Amino acid sequence: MSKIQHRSLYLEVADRVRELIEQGDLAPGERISEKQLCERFGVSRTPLREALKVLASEGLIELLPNRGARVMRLTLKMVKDTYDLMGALEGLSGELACQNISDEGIKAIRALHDEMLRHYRDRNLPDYFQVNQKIHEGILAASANEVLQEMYSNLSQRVKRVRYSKKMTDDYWRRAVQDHEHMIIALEARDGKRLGQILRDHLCNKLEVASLAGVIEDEHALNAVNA
Amino acid sequence: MSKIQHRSLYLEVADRVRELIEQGDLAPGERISEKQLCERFGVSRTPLREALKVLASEGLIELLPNRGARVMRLTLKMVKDTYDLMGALEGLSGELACQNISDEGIKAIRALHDEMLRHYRDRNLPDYFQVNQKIHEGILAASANEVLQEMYSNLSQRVKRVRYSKKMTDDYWRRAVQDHEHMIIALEARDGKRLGQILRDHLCNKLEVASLAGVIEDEHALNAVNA
DNA sequence: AGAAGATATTATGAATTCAAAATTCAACTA
DNA sequence: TAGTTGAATTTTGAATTCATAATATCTTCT
Repeated sequence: MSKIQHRSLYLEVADRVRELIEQGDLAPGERISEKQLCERFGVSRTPLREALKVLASEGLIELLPNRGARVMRLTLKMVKDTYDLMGALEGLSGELACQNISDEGIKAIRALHDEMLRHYRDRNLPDYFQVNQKIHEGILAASANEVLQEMYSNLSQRVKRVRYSKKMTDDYWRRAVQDHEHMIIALEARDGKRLGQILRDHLCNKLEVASLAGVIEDEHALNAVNA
Repeated sequence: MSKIQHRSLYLEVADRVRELIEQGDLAPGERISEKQLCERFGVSRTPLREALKVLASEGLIELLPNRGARVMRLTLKMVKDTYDLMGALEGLSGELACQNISDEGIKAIRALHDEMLRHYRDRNLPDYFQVNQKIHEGILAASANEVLQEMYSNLSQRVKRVRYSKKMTDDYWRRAVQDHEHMIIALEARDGKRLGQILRDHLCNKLEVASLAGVIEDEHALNAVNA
């Protein structure tokens, strides 16, 4: 026996639409045709529309009354604002993690840190990024604050689709690794205030924003399409 | 002519249900009858159910598959976690406000601060609280980060219904006012780091949590009802 | 030919209907 | 009498239908 509990259809649909947006199959600003998606998923309009309402409240799409839904357009300011917020949340996660993490948990993060350093020395950017992300996720999980995690996921989801252009300069990379050195020291000392401070200031976010300045349509392009 | 744009029905319904929850007309853990609410609002089940989905994604209610909706029960841990988060967001709002606020904006906050001090000297708790809240809202608005404001509103909404029991001791009150003195100094100096730090540590939140320990059902009571 | 208006078509908003799951309650058994 | 089974009722989940607003198309007139 496999699935006892069958998830609601609208949740399933919401997940699928999220994927489509993340993958770029639904382009920013693109109009979402209810009928088309219904046929694609093989469901009626009712659960689809429920899913769209949820996605709208998550900030992934926008619902224009009587004029359908469209994938939320990301402006540079929106992304900046979101990253500022994510920085603040990471800062909090660091403070809380120091209070709640077990010694084993610290060791696990340390292991990830060392692995990340190896990838840095090998100039293996993809693996570096992956392990880097695992470290941040690990600290977030160690915070033991589910509301925080939920909110961080939501923010992360919103900007996920612009997270590709990683033109990491050598200087930036060096400084990011340096930040991480300080982070692990603070974590092992369980110095929450300090870890929080480092995470808030961690240039990773600012770096990404900087590198995004080119790829995101600015307000002018936005208005042109909306008109 | 009055209303050009007629808001969607589900948004209207969601607002009404939010009110009911906030006012306590729908008790925590209470089962929400679709039919009952439909009759109450004079709408069909479709927009009501859409509204419920949105409220669930906001964390105000929970949807149990095939078993309807119930008002989210607040555990002490949830409220603590939420307040920690709100503290972090306020901290960020302080940092950003120092960067973005106009001189007039600072003057306006200063005026509120002075008014708050008067209420403190008069031991006028209700007005003190109201002006206090205006100050925090003012800083939040000055942050010029809409994502932040949206997220803060959502968190605030979640815990709004337990924000009544204000047993402010004289000592706590004195220290809260002291915090505010430091806040206004940091703001007028546009010292973002410092204002952020103060807001994060501001004991107002911790105080409220402490005073709530009694009024919220703990996990045991919760389990008893859920069983 | 091009613009303005009228009509047709399509898409959205909301109510209703149908199906399936959960709950209630009465009858039956031990 | 307590517990269990099973039909009847209620409630939820999802599809369909109906109404209305938006869009596209087609005239018609200048």
